[in-house]
Amino acid sequence: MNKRIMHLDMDAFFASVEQAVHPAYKGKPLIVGSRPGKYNTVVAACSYEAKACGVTSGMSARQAFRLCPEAVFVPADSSKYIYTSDEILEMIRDTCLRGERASIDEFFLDMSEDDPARSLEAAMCIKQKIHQRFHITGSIGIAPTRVLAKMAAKEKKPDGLMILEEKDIPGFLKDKPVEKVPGIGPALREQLHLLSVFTCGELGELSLDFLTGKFGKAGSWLWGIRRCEEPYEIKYWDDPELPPKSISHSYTLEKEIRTRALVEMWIRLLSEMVGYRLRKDNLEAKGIHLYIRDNDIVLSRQKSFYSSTFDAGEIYKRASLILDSFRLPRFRVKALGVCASYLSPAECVYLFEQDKKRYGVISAMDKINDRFGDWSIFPAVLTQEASHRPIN
DNA sequence: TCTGGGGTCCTAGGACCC
DNA sequence: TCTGGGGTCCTAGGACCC
Repeated sequence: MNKRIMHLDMDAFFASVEQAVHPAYKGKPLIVGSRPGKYNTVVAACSYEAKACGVTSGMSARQAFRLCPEAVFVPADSSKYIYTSDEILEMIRDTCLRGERASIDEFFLDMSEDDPARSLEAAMCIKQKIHQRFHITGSIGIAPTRVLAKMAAKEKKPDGLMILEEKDIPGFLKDKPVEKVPGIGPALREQLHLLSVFTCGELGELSLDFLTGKFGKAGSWLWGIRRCEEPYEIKYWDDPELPPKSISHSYTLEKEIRTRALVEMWIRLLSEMVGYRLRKDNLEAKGIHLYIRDNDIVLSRQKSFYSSTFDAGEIYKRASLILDSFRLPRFRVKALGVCASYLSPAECVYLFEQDKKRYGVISAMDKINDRFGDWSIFPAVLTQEASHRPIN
């Protein structure tokens, strides 16, 4: 039996929340930037008034202002969006037993147990409740798979509702460009175009053997789109959330830095941020990944170590070892990032007495930062960076 | 004038062991 | 001393998502 999956996709989420909180922005083109400052940033979200000028998310803010000079700019304020997302989750989780939050502004609900009429009623009820509570809108798609439900929700944005019955699917997909399928990005699109496959209708004509021969695992996924085959079960709301697989922080600098000392200080700062997040989540990491970019090249290397750690000083030491292994002839760094991977629950095993003392200091610093705000206290080595540290 | 930040998953190739 | 095959782990890097 086919499933019935509902996808709730909030419309221009960050921008809509800002417009709801600041009514003065309503009806105006609004750009939410990924970080403060109009430049050297990209559009995290924009209102439908800005979209009308051609602004899209992911675009550089500079380009957005060329297209829409009158737009209002606000930096993203993630706490507001997380709060709203959490509240929406609470509102919808009674609708059915199985459901998942797919991202901050997207939810999947498995409505297979309900008949179509009840699913429609539930969808309308969810839209209405969200609008009443937050004065923002979401679009809903209902279809036999997640990918089709997502496409259905996109189809009628904003404030839309679309139900795709199995009989409607060939017609819905027939002329749809392949890149409209979530999961088909620029690389897959290009490869499909080389095979003269431009629409989902054309894609649906290809055999499973042909597609797996060309694309491997991705081939069987492509084949399953039109056939409503998706080897995935929506989890129960109450299933425990999976721990993250990696925690990273990266930063693009306003100006290139050209000395090893400065590069190291930035790595130290990013290591502090990663360590703090690890400790907050009660995790420790065995793998450290460092990446560095100048205007021409990206260097990226990952290494796994014998022991796990959540100590920023240790993360920094390990990242520095990787930096050494790059054997850079010169330092010209425009962006850099530190990532912790191979995560496991923190065990806090102290081999030496000085480790115990050190972890006591770290824990005290975390408590101060928790209470008085992030970065109320930080290692002295970072004083130079603290004045222009990245703000999330 | 390009291109921020935080993630996940997949694949390919090399090293190593049996 | 040379050779084959299979399995697993690690690392680099690509692709994609919001």
